[in-house]
Amino acid sequence: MADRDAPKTVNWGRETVAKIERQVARQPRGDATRRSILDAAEQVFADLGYAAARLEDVALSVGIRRPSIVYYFPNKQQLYDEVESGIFTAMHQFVMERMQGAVDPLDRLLALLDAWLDFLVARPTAARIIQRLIADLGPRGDNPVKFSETALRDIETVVDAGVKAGTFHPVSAMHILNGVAAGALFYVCNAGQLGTDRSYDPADPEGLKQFRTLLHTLARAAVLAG
Amino acid sequence: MADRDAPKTVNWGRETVAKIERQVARQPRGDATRRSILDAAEQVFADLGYAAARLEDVALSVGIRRPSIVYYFPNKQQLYDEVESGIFTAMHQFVMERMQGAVDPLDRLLALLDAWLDFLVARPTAARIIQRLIADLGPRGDNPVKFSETALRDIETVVDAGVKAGTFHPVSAMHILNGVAAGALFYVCNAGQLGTDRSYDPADPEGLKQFRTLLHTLARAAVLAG
DNA sequence: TAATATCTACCTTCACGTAGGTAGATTATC
DNA sequence: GATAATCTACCTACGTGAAGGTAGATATTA
Repeated sequence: MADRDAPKTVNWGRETVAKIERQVARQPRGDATRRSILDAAEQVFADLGYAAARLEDVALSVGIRRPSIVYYFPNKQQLYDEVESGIFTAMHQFVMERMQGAVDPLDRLLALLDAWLDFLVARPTAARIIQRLIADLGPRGDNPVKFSETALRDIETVVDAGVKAGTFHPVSAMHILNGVAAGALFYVCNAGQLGTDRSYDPADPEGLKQFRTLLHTLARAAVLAG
Repeated sequence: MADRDAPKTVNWGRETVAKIERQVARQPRGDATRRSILDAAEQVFADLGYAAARLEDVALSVGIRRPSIVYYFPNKQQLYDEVESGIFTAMHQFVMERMQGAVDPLDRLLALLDAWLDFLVARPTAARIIQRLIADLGPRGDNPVKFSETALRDIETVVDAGVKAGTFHPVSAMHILNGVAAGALFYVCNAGQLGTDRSYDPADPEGLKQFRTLLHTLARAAVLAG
């Protein structure tokens, strides 16, 4: 037992060091593969969820063998964590860019909602991963960053400012998140859920425009009325 | 090979017949166990999702051994299917009861939303299972009934009637589902998602009342305005 | 020729499904 | 109303396959 654990620990140590070094100075070819793995993984995790997702599928989709994934990501959990945090940061950054320039609280809120909607429509895999995330009880693995927390912070800065300025009726950011922002997620996730006759393409300009208008109406009603 | 398959088939045949008979006239003790298994399974499936859920956990929670579950449910999938369809029918029935008496389209819509909210608050495991369901692409297993389809039908009867009567602005039931009804689900699922400081109890009367008011406001805005 | 990148082959674990057994309750038979 | 036959509601033990992880060999590129 002990003589089998010992070399393992040493190997792990070496491997970890090697990987950390690689993260600092990586070669272009490997970098592209790494990105491909992340993209493929996002698709698979979105389709099946963490537990049902198989690394085999990810590898197949990239066009490599499964153990090659381990070369870039020590294990399934860390691959998932990186997919997830990649989504968070991309979404947050996208929101920040979209809110640039808007100063009026309502304009800022609508810009925020538009940004979410557009982001999720353009990246439906992200929508489904977030959807699953919200069904979970706590954070997955050792990744302490939760989506709703990040999202709530973004919305809070906007809503609280509006309330403080007197433009908005006193309303909690949490309620806006649950009542209004949730709609953007559902709009994307539900697209294929209805029977084939009722299915719709969330990216279809006409439908998207309609739903955006509704979201705006809801947002206005939420912050301007009681 | 053949001499081993033959008795197996016969045994399966007998067992299947016995199970069908049992469904007609089941013993009280077994009935209680069956219910316990369904309840425990709903909890586990809600917490972990289908793939990560282990029958071992379900059995442990009931206080029996895993193979005893197979005595009542032929396999994991069918156990899940029964949990899921149980939720659908209970929710649908609850909605129908709550809408009894209401005749005005808006009253009926608000009663529907209230019913959803109350049902999900009282049964958060159902909320999380539905939440996961919506993240999936198609239906799970061979169960062709999808939640969103059932839910949409309920909402369609109400919304379409209101539109036809001229009480409602022309609006698609799907948009009401995505924009407004989604809020009830999020309200329940998001309760434990925010940091410990921001977590809330969805069943807390004060918070629930506030959120219900918001939902009503949103519903009104959606169907009365554009 | 050294590092980077990818492979083949193997090990281990884990969870489902299946076979077969048994104590106690229930029903049939004398 | 005793006893034999059967059924119910569990159990233990095992087989099996799938998936993740690991070791070490091999190809590629600078």
